[in-house]
Amino acid sequence: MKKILDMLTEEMAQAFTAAGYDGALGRVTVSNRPDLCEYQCNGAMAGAKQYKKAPIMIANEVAEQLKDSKVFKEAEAVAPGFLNLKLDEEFLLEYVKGMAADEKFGLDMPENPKMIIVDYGGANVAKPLHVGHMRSAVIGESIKRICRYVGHEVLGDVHLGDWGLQMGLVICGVQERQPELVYFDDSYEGDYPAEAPFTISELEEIYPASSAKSKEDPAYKAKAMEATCKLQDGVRGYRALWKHIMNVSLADLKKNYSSLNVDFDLWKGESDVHDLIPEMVDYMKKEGYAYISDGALVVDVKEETDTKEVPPCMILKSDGASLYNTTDLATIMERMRLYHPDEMIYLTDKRQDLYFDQVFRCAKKTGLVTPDTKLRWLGFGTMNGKDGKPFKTRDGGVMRLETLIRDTKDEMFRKIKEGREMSDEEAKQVADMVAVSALIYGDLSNQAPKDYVFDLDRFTSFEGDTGPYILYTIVRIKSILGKYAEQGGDVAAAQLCKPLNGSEKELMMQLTQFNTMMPAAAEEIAPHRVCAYIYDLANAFNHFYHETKILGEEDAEHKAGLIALLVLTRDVLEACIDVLGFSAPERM
RNA sequence: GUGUCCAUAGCUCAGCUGGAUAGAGCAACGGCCUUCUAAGCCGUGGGUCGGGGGUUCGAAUCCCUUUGGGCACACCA
Repeated sequence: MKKILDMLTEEMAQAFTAAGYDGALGRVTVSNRPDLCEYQCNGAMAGAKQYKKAPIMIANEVAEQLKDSKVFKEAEAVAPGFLNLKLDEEFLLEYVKGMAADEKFGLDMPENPKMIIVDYGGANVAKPLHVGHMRSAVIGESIKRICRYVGHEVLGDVHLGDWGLQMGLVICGVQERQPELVYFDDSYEGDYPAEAPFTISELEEIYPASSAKSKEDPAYKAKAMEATCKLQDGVRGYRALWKHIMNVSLADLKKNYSSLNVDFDLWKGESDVHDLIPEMVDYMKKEGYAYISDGALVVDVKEETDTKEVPPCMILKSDGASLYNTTDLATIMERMRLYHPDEMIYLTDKRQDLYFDQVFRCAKKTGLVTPDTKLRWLGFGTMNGKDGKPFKTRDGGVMRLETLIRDTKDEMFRKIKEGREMSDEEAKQVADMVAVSALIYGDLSNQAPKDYVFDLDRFTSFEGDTGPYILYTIVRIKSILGKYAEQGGDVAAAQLCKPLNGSEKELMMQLTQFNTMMPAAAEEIAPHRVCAYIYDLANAFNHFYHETKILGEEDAEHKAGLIALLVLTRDVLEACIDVLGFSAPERM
């Protein structure tokens, strides 16, 4: 289906042409003065200079052409040259009917769907997730879903940090505690135990302790580096132990991510490209891209148009070891081979701006990707506490993601029991859903690149521009539809009809923005546009709800029309919260 | 120092790529539940869009400048 604004613009362009002006002036936008009109066109003012004519005169001539329009009920020229427009209800009804009949509410699928990989930026194995991980998880999940919704093929890759020094540190930490384990016996030749020698909680203690020790004790650090090398060189016992670390850690990661409805198609990590690195390095050397500078192997990525100093992209450290750049570039190479993506989207915190600039330039320059492969980086801001500084626990420590989620769910459960008659079991279930919506919406409704203030009280307050408000609106709709069915109405058979009052028309017009908003959100990789849209839509609905008796409507045909409008509103809202990554309960 | 991002109501944030009187939500105040979920709706007060120039018929939005802040500037990730 065509976007409604495009249809309005076409109608307007014809009027401009008919009046003897350039049709390109006829761009129609949603009104920013809803008290005056529904849509507007400012083309007369833009064209005033070109035609050396007062804008109001042009506007008048154009308005004259629209007198018999089947699209605009009203087209009024207003000083200094605005064209104020009101939509014909019959036209609007036909448009909304088209939406309702379409699985994706009038959203056209792309002619050439893209293959996109979303890289969530790599949580480290063996370290608990903290609040900072919520952003990449939640934003990435939403981007993945949005891109899928608009018709692209998308793979989400968790891209774990599972291969660096931290693994050596964990291995040494385990050895400190249990030196007798067979993994450390070089002469051992049998099978290794299937059971991990530690639990997740032990693992989470081991890393920080080991990391702290390595900072004080150079000999210990050297040992950890050696362990890292042995692991990477494939020493059996170390690999076996590494597998245990991965399994235990991954189970925990999955649990935490899934409580935020986040899932990955690919559970890849740095370790997966270890074997590709020599090949990539050889290639870069052979083709003359890489050279030695201060002992390190680097690729120049400066460009003539640069206004800043862009340091070369480092491929190998001076000791020959690989680093973040190495695995990221090798990962790009691997992805091109396995999935042939048209686009890769990276999510990390925004401090890595320059780093990704270097890596992307290097990948392009060395031909790891084709020239038309789009590499995008979305840097997100920090989640701060009420004091404006990075979010901490009361005693100043790092807040674990698990704790944050649990606290939010507990608080929500308390509030639900306080204000509703509900069994503990149902209240628990509802609280979990509402809490997740509060967290996700609270994060996504802010523009990703900006820092934002996380305020548990505000996010769980159920008031204003929040996830719970959106859910509440949906639940309200469901409740009415349920009652209609109880009274013998056939919800599925209800047919839309012409809007009778202002808020009903307003709601319909808000619905028509769906197929404009969603592709824009995908193109701009901006989940907050979806949030802004559903907030407007929920407002339009609630306003309509208070003005309109739905079940009390006496005209059966119009009543069915209202029901059909409710169904469409519910479906659009649910499609939107689904791409944001949460869902609504039946009642709350 | 170089580069980059940001600054909008007391607080938290929008502002759809240059349009009319800059919008929401909290917080404050005042209304609305014998009627479809009051986690809602309606209303009131609150602003030199950090400052100063410029471009334009028209600027929160574009350009320059200035102030204040965040961040980054090869062997961490």
